[in-house]
Amino acid sequence: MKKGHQVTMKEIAKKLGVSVSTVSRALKDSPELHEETKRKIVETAKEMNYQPNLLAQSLRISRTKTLGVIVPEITSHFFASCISGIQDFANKRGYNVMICQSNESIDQEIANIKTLVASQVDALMISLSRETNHYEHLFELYNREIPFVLFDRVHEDIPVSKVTFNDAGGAYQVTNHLLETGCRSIVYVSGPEDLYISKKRKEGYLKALREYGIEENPDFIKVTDLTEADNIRIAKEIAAMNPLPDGVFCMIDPLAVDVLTYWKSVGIKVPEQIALAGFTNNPTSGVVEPPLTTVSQPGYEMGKLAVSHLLDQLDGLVSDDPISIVLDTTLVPRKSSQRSI
Amino acid sequence: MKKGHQVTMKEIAKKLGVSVSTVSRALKDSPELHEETKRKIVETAKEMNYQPNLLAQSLRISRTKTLGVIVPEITSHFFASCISGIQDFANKRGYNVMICQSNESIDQEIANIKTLVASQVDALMISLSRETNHYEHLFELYNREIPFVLFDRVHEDIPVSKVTFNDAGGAYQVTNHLLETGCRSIVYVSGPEDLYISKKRKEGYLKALREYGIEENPDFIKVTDLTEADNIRIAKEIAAMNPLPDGVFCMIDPLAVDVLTYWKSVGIKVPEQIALAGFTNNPTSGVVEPPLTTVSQPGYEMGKLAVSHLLDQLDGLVSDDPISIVLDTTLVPRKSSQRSI
DNA sequence: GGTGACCTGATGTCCTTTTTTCATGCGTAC
DNA sequence: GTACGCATGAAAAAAGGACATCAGGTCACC
Repeated sequence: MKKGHQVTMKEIAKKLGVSVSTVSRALKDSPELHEETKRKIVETAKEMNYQPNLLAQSLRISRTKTLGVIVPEITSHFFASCISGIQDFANKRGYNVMICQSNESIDQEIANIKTLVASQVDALMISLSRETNHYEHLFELYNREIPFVLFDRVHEDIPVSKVTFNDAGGAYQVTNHLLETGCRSIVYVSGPEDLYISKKRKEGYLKALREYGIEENPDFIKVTDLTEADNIRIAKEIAAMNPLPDGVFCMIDPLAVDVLTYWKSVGIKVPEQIALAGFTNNPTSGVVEPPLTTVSQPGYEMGKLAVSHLLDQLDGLVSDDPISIVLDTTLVPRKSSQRSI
Repeated sequence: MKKGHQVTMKEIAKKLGVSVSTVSRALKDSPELHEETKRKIVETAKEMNYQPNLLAQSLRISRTKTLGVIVPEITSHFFASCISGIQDFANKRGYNVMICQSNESIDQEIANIKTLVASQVDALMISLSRETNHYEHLFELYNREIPFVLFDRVHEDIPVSKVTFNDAGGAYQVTNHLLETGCRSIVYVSGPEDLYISKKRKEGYLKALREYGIEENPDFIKVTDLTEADNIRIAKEIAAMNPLPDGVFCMIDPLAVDVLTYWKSVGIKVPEQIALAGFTNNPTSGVVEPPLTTVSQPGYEMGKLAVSHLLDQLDGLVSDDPISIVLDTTLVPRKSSQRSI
């Protein structure tokens, strides 16, 4: 399949018998050109459907006006929202966006970075994969002075700007909510422990317990790799606990939904026997039965803030010094935690 | 913020005191170069962390190895799946992907096309916005010989390859299923009537009715603009019908979920009073109460097929003649249509 | 000495944009 | 009337990076 030919300045110049530079000046509306010549050139350009070759332009000014975005997976509603926010606000400022997904693999993440850098993106926005437990590729990026920001799944030691949710705060909110509804033995189901959000949410969970004078119980902290099979394993494990805990806080909604679905299939009643809560407020969470108590994380907002800050830095509107933007979450209490005390 | 400097062939050449072409040949592992020189150059390149500038390369060969994708919205699980499939298989063949969303607006769609074309993407993959009811921008693309394919939301008159689901077939399956479970007065809730999928699914609905000897009843065809408010308006309208219909087929899952949610709030029982079915098999549909009967559309597969065919055309592996790829759907019967006859 | 093999350098191309240089014309001053 | 200077418009050149092609140079062997 051959690609349609693109009209270049050269052709316009040839057609009108002027030099390429004259054409350039005319299109740039330079004052040092005869009005008549200018008019004629602009007209011809339009006639020939001339579109400047952004590639050549970018090569010259060595800016592509393109951002690279790496997310663990696009099909996650949360990341899709982030991308949506990034898109909208990048476009508003004249930037395009190239999106890659790491599929939760660090190798893929590294490969993505390489590709995007080779494509000369002006900057990167990265949310780390689940697997990412070493950070050389990010430090290299930093050393090569390629601007980037981290969002949601960040690593704190890297001296770049980060946009995160107040994950500890959200987990505190939700644990506290469970405590207030009367729960006293609350299980925390964590994702992979290397994950930034796993750690932070655990912090919030423990803090809430401490404030209620409840001692940390290692048996009450479960870890899943977030695959459906492993989530169900945990659901079984909890169902087999004797006595049953009276509350379960799952690190993330899909995990909570898997657990809930399994429990329903074996007749465990939520919230009567166990109160359940998740995190993120996925669209699914509002429609399961019972609707899931969770914490809302506006992904669109996060994308918007992250990209806006990054572009501010690129355009020199704000200092290059790394900052940390922390977004607040909101508790969304629903039926899954509604216990009659 | 200044961008880190990229090592070029020039610098390698300068450092080693050879010419740029020698460096080029060494990196291309050309046989017409002294082994020792080659080794040294490759080594130095690696040392200096040389990365070829894809921009310059693209300018030269006038291929960017980048595809442009336009979807109505990224946050839709279905389109996210398509993108995921496109990504994975484009990457496999050495292509990058630039994604834009039209936000269901034709103006945005036109703007996206313009941006992507200016960025010199090698080809486009487009799923039309809800609003798109004229097609000049697509014909222009065609006339400019810029390769593109349409997927899911297509327009039949454009002579390019299209990848769709057997929408009529899926709607037939689901309507037929409702008929088999005993429904006789079945309402079809359609999206905007310009939409390709609205039309096709209506076709299937009518065909199934015809085969059961049931006459088409215009009162049984409702149209929503797919906003939540309008969906609820339809839900109310159906709830007010006297007698109630015994089955409702909603053109798309989120619509069905909106309807279901409203009905639950006013005490209409599904499936006892009305059997309900959707289309697409969103993740949400499996977890609502009752779980929603629907038709599964593998978006990942669609993305994969669409991008593979497009790249086959680009690479000259298959003819440029437009073809139509139609994917089959699978009925997913769930409780929402389970009536005791 | 001539021819071929082998290696390497220079040049041009892709396209746009910016800078420099050149040419023309007009006006003023000698 | 001629010469010089200045203003203006337009062409030429360069830069940006990769790479193909052509041309040149060196060595060895016949």
